[in-house]
Amino acid sequence: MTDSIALDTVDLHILRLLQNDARTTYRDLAAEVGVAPSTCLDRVTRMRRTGVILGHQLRLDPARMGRGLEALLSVQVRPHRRELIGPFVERIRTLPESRALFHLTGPDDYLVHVAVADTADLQRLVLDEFTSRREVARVETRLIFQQWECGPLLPPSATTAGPGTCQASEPD
Amino acid sequence: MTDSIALDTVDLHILRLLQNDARTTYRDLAAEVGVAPSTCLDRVTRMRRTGVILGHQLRLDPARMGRGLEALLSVQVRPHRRELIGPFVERIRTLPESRALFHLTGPDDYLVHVAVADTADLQRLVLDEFTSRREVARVETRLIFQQWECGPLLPPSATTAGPGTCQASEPD
DNA sequence: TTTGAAACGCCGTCGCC
DNA sequence: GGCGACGGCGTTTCAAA
Repeated sequence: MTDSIALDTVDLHILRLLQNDARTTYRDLAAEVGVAPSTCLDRVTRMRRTGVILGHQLRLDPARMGRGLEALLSVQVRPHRRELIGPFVERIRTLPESRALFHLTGPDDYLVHVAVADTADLQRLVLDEFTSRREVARVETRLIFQQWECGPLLPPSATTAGPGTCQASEPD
Repeated sequence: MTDSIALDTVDLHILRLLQNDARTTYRDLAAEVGVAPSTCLDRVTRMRRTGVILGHQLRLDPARMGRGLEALLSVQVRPHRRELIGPFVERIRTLPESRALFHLTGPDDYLVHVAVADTADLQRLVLDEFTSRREVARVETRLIFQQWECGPLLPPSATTAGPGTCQASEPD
């Protein structure tokens, strides 16, 4: 189900360009990659159908929206049983403050990335939505000073051998 | 510089729709929101210029690209001085395995979200790129069982009072 | 499977309200 | 500031190779 898909040089080149700017036109993609625009459309459509491309997302600035403070909350849920964590996950997911939620190995079961207005807002969130819940045994709050998005996501160089070569041929 | 921008009902409605699918056409946005397409274009252009909208990003499935294992690495850097953390951050940012990097409060200075092929690949990454660095005092590795993207990012309800109302009027 | 070209539909400026 | 229309362009289809 989650098998890795064979991606050739053209696919990877397109992915790298689209990760720089997802609004790049097929016409510009084609000029850059060296194929016809219709071919680019074909490749992108295929990668959407095979699940490599999940979707196009808008990147917003939380600070410009009145959420100038971000934090990571490590949450220990006890007892860690399905009938408790189901509602917990669903509740946390739908909070307007939540940006991402991870279920992790280790002593802290969940990590929640939240964006709030200020420290008072953060305190309210932690008290009202986390520590007040019976199944939440412990919450550890860490503020985010700074964060970086990292380079384009590409397959490992030597992996995914198969019908297509899976490494980039031309650096930027 | 990072003042929150006044966003009215139309802006927020557009943002919610674009966060579902960033490729929604202005024509479809207009039909949904109840204004003219040119008005939608106007609003989006303004939000791009004011920095609310940072850009359009492609969402990919790491598993389909041969990176079926994700992990969070908590890294303690000692001594925590600018001349050491600058190159460290730059190196980690440009690793093909890195997806995101956070500078945090608390005993662990950095959190790195990585995507790798398997546990052997993860071990290689930790040994070669983290514990082998002189300034890295400690690395704690936690695997990601599951992760969730959360709802659309919107301003806090009561905050950002001003010329425009900043709360959503119509639920989906 | 890629391509070139043609038809369609969207974008984005503009003048007007 | 929002609206409607028009010109230009990007997208998408399709038949051929």
